[in-house]
Amino acid sequence: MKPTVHDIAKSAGVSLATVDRVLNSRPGVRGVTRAKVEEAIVELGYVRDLAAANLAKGRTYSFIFILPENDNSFMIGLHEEVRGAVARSSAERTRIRIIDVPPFDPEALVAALENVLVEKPAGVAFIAVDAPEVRAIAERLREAGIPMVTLVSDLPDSSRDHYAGIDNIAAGRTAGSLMGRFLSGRDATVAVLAGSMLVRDHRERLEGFSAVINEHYSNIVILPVLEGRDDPVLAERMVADTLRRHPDVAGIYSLGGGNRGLIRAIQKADVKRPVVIAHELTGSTRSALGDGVIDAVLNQDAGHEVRSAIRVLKAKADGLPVIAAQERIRIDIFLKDNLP
Amino acid sequence: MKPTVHDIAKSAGVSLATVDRVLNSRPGVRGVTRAKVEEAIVELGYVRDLAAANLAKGRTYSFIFILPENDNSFMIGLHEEVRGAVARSSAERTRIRIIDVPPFDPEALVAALENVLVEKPAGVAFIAVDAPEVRAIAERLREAGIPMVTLVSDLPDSSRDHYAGIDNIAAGRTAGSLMGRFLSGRDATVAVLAGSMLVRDHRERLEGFSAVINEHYSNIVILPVLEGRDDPVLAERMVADTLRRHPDVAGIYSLGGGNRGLIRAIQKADVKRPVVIAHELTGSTRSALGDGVIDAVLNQDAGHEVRSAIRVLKAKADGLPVIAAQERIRIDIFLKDNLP
DNA sequence: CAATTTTTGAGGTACGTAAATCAGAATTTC
DNA sequence: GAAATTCTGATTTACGTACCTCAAAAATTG
Repeated sequence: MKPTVHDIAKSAGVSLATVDRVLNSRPGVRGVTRAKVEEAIVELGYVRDLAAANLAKGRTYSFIFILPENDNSFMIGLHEEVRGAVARSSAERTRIRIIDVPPFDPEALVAALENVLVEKPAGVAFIAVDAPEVRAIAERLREAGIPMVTLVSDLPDSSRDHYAGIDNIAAGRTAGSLMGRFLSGRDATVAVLAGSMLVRDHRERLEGFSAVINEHYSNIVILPVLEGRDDPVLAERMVADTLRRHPDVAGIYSLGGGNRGLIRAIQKADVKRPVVIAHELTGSTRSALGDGVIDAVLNQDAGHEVRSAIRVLKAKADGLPVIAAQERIRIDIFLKDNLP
Repeated sequence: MKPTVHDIAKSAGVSLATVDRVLNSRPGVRGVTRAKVEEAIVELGYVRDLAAANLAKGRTYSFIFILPENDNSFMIGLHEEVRGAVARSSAERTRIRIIDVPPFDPEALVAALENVLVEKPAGVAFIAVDAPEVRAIAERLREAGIPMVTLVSDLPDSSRDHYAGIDNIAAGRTAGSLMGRFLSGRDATVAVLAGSMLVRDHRERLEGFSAVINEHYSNIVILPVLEGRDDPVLAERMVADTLRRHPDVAGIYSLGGGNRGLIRAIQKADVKRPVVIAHELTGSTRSALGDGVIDAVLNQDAGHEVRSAIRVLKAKADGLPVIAAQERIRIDIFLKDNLP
């Protein structure tokens, strides 16, 4: 039978009240007595029954998710997943509030986080914008003891407790590796379509991609990066333009958004189909995979990221350890033949 | 505020006892009254507080995991993961017992399941052996109302509630697709190393692999399957033999165990390195990936499978729905450049 | 309509913990 | 050594549900 507070009280020869004081680090216990109780806790291997504790406290974890009001498929999907979690949250003693902010806007994010500082929720998750002022407010949140998880885009070397997202350097390396293999040793020119080099995840993907190409596939030349601002129209124009000027382009790595434009540009262009590797499995990339326009899609599962963020926030709020292996977000690789 | 049983009683104009009778389908409630209560439940959107209910019941979920006493790395890892879950289980109101059985032995599995039928745990997970007698006992377990999850290897068209494992046909297709791309259109001969064609997952992987090769890569010839019985020594001999007799082998798909033998055979052979795709990320496949002996590893995460199985068993035991997207076990694709 | 059966209400205890009060004991301070 | 202060114990209530008992009310039966 699992030991309870009563067993500890008996074993330590103290009253229930004292055990409670020790357990919840309330004042009014002498050092010796505290030691006695702590010894009994270790001795009996007591672990607090969280369910009972939460019941007694009438506790509900209240979390805040700060999400950019982005209109690309991935962010829409992410929103959806968070809303799904909100719907399930009442059953899990959790209340999740969503705050929408303009995308790529450090000030807006900081303002939202200031707000969090006032509300003092049990935890906060946000998609980091890599800026010093964001780091600063993160530090203040940490001082206030509010658990923090970055989602999708990280804020390294900051006070965040956890990052729920993929390793973008590894993703870029994987893309590079696949590109190299798919092009199978031929001399080739490869174009890279990004959203913006101001965004950390895009920078990191490019970094990983370039590293692998330079290390292992010196026969491949990477053209200057096209910054399509995740905009399908702009992306289409840029890709079409590139294909016109470099009809020998044998591969395209699309590491950001705007894939609809990319796909259209390739379909319209009068060239041999290049090897195309893109990110995020959406309706358009999925059908492009099926049609053979895209050869591989690297994906991060927004649902996993959201659920992982919530699990981690809960654990942090309870001071519990996190199962690292469970929370590592994977880079899914989809080919035509393993679409789910 | 979340509605409680008290709110329902008040709203339906009945006593707490009656609400309790309805909720726990105890006898002694007239149809009209029951309807009134049920209406109030829907109206207020009442959901039973599982934590409080379990506390009141003093309930602990007791699950049984039936695992084969296999000595390959994957099964050893799986065992480890289950033991990890056992260690954490006390904190989660869960008690997990492991029953070891000889591998690939339908009778032993049936005997273990008979035992389960007697013990009546809250759920059981097992690695299916695809045999009629296993289906029969599964049916009896279902009749006894014991939730059942198959792990790693499925028992399709049976009474199991859920399968916690990868889609092996899709895995085979993925391997076929990668093989085709990596061989990049050349005429080529490919060897396949399996454990045993008697095991369902191996059959399915081969099926998927062959299908993609035949559909899309008609320039590739697949040699007759080598059945290495997941034994490194036997596998090494068979692969070495094949490489001697077919020096033109350009690719090898290893869809089962015995990869240590495969790796040794390739390293010793005096041929051009073939494209090698293998399953399960273990110490040896990992270093072979690093050394360039293996080109891609398809992996299923045993930890995910075990945790998913437990989550599903818990949900089934509570009659709760399962988040399908969360429980889909992914096929991880590892290349040299995205090793975790 | 009386006797019987079924349904319902009222109330309590329990699960394991949190949090509070109040009285009494031990310790410290002057 | 008395007063003030700090600890500690005993006890209670609460969280939301389960499960039990006993009595009262209602419905059904003859």
